[in-house]
Amino acid sequence: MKVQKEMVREINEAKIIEAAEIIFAQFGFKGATMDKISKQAGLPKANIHYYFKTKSLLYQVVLERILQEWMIAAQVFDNHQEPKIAITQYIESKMQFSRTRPYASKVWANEVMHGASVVGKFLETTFKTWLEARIKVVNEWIDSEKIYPIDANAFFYMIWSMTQHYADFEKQLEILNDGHPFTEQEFNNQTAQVVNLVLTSVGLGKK
Amino acid sequence: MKVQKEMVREINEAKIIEAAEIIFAQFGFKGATMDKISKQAGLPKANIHYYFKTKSLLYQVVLERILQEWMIAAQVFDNHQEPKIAITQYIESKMQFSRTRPYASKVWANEVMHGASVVGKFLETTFKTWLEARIKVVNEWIDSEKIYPIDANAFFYMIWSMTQHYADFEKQLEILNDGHPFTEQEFNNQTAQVVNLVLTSVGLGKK
DNA sequence: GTCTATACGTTGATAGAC
DNA sequence: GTCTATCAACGTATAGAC
Repeated sequence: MKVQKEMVREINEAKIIEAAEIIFAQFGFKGATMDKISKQAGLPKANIHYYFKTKSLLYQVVLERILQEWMIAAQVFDNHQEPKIAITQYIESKMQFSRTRPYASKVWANEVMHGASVVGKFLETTFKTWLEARIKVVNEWIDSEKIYPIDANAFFYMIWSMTQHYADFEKQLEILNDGHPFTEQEFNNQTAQVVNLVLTSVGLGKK
Repeated sequence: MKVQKEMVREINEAKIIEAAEIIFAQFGFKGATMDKISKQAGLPKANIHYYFKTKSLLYQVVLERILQEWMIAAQVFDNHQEPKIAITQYIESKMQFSRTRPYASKVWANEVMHGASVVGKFLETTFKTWLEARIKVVNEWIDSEKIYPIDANAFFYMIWSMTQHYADFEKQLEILNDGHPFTEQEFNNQTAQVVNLVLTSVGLGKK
């Protein structure tokens, strides 16, 4: 019996976290209400409070899940030594994240825009450490003249901004795309454009 | 006497709009309270309601001001026929906007991320028209082989995302920049990096 | 035009029956 | 573990004195 109860808990917590991510993404932290989240999750409001004591705590848990996924996507950068492959796969992985997890990206953007008071610590520690190591790699590519000399920090900022733009500004892109969201093909084309722009800019373009 | 009253109105409205922009940027629409705005403006809360009947109306006015400024910044693109100069100046102008008006950029990002329910109409009309005309210009550059063939839409999306990133993700960049905001010099360097990345990617790089 | 006091709605959180 | 009823806090908006 105990096992079954634990399973109920796991299932419900997962349901709630997923629902919360959607609502936080659409309305921001303040704009999201426990009532909206409960309806999105298909559970009574009181149950949300039963599983997550407070709204702030639920928000933190949602962010933690996003951080984990980000770190996993980040690992792709280390899969290959060859700059062209590493950069291509990293961009494609980030674009895929924007495509499949737009809500996660928006929650993140919201959190950072409003001061990063919850994820600030993570940025200062784990994230900064990750970035510094990758910057070393990029600088080695520059030293061995595999790519053009660039500011490695700016290089990453630009990849992040371009790829996340497709999630965070989804609605704007949809409107400019004659009112309909990108098809799979259109999105793949946009991905190719980002890859091409970045590769060309560091001297790894096609011809 | 009537003139003086009108001046009082103008001055106070300006004060309130400016304050509201800051608060909306920092807390989002829901998170912003009339109380916070009034304190930021240095006026009693009731006066905010006297000048702007509702919070929604104030929000709309704040967004309208931002739209106006955007269109002005957009004009820079038409100042020169030569692609290298036009692109460079457009990027620099957008970066300057991010630098001097980060709150405006954040309010915009927030609005679009949460569904663009207020600025949607503007995007569908004025903005889309502006973009289509500029895309024609870029495609002419491609046809006359002045720049590499690229997807003109994606080209603009990338410029917007990279430049706005410096406003919207200010806090993240600050943390990664050893905890302090970009100095004037550092920001100018980032601007140069963006310009260089874009120019190089379309075949207008230095050498 | 300014400001205090307040009405009214919404929302986060809990109590307590099942 | 589920759910209804309810409370307390907060926030928008207004009334009405100055």
